[in-house]
Amino acid sequence: MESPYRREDSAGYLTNWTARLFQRALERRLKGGGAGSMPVFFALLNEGPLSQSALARWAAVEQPTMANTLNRMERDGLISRAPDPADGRSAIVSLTRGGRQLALDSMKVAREVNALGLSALKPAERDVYLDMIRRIAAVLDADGAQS
Amino acid sequence: MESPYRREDSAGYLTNWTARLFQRALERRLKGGGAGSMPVFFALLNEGPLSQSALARWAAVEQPTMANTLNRMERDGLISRAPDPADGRSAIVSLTRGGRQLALDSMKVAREVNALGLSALKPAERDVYLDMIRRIAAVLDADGAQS
DNA sequence: CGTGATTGCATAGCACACTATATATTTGGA
DNA sequence: TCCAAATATATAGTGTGCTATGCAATCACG
Repeated sequence: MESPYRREDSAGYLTNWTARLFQRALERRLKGGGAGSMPVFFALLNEGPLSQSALARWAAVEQPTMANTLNRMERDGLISRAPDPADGRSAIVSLTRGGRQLALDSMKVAREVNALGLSALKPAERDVYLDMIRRIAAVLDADGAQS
Repeated sequence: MESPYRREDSAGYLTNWTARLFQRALERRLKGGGAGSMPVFFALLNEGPLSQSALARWAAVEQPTMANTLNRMERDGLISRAPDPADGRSAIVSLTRGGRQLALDSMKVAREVNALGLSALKPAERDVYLDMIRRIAAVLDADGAQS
């Protein structure tokens, strides 16, 4: 019935706002690198050296976004790129020694920030939240995929 | 214990990813303006003309972010700025005729996208999701405020 | 009444995300 | 074998968000 639309009732607005609050809370606590480096840290710690396209898929960002992020991380001495001997188009991305240390520190910080956010929920609710948001993401992702 | 940290278990990552999916779904459907214009549309439709600082508070973004958004919207003919006769520092922002029409259209689109995202949840779950994410936002907002 | 603090806005510079496009290498099939 | 399609990366341009900083107008109070 055409109620005045309130942003506090909009799932999209609330999700965006909360994502920005998560990012700000993270960046206040990070010593170096920004929030965009985190998926790269996770991927390289878990999987070892990867190509740029694999990292983009892992982080669910577009390829130019990942190229840009890796440029910043290379500039800051966190990662290095080596040509792939098996494929002349591809480069293999590795953490430097300093990058690896920062990655380990950043994982701790990320866990703290996630715990802080989820402290708003009762323990039993936390998995419910994660499950719900995963399902929402799946629906929106499918909407974008069938283009 | 040190389980390999998985991004799919990170509340911050999932919230950020879902926010990006909401934004992309919105922008695929919008005729003009971007997602950043939406809170301005909401505020001006609901409250009438407002100052830039009031709009920034309404949208929960910083003042330079709102200045930038309003510059784009002014460039695109969606809003106009008039000097506030009661305060020489302030400008009053209004929707143009075309901006008002686009705002009304955009609200419809926003409702559709919110409904699409929430279609992943059972009807009874939807308010639970909104309630949870509001509580998470409140905790993270308080963390940033006591700086 | 005047001056220091506050408030409103602008600008500069950066991070992170997107689309569109170009280039180079590899792969697959006629 | 050779050429078209697919793949990996780079570049250009834009939107949305942040912090830091500066300036002008207003306010508050001694």
